[in-house]
Amino acid sequence: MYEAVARTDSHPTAEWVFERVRRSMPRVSLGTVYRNLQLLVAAGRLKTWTRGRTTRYDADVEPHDHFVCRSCGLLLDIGRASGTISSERRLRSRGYWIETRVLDFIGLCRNCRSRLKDGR
Amino acid sequence: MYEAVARTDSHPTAEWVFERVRRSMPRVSLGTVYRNLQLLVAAGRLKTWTRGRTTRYDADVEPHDHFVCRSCGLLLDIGRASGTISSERRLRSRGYWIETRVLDFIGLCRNCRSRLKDGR
DNA sequence: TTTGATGCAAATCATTTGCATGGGT
DNA sequence: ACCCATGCAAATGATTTGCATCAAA
Repeated sequence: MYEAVARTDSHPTAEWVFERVRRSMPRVSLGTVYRNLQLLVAAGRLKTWTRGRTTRYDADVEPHDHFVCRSCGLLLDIGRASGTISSERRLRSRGYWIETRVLDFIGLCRNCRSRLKDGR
Repeated sequence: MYEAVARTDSHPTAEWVFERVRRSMPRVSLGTVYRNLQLLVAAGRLKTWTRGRTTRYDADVEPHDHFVCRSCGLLLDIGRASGTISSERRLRSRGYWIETRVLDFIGLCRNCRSRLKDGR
């Protein structure tokens, strides 16, 4: 189950994992998939990424940011280059305790960009 | 309805707006609240912010980031100071077209931080 | 025999939708 | 008369849960 997520870079949804796992275990139920994904997250082996209604699972548990293509849904991991962002420093100095950040760039990937040459 | 969202800095949920609006219009339905919030978003007068199951509405439609307190749920607007983040430049140079970003800092606000002096 | 993991189906929860209605123009 | 915004209640979609059961220790 963990393998199913780790073996792809597509950041699959629970549904996708379900279909995938079903191939080798035709009797699994969706409930079990959800339960086990949850366990893996709690165990720190997976992370979730959420935008709007969709939750996707990521086997890369190191802190990192993402790029999302709003057309095809591509979700790309981006390493954390510069540790801090200026507004982060400002918040800390104002007494806020920052534990994580979520940074998503949203736009069009190369393919979709050229595919949709016109507006849109 | 727009007023209900604009008059507070709490970034209310649809449910909250419903309760609030109900005071002056006791017969409004939740459906109408959702419908009108949607219209306001489409008209560019409101923006939505989502994390997990909760969607909250924001009357500040200028691009800005957020700080979220994971304990009390405080959602704080943060102005966009430095326009670009280094990873953004890198993405652009690799051919990605970036239209927006979502940046949330997650942690504890001042109150919760001192209130939960111990671990947690 | 005890225990935990599972399938299954019903329950949640937030949000959306279809439809009949009632006011306003 | 005509339309559109509304109330209401049922539908949705993703996720969660309760419960009886099965398999392994």
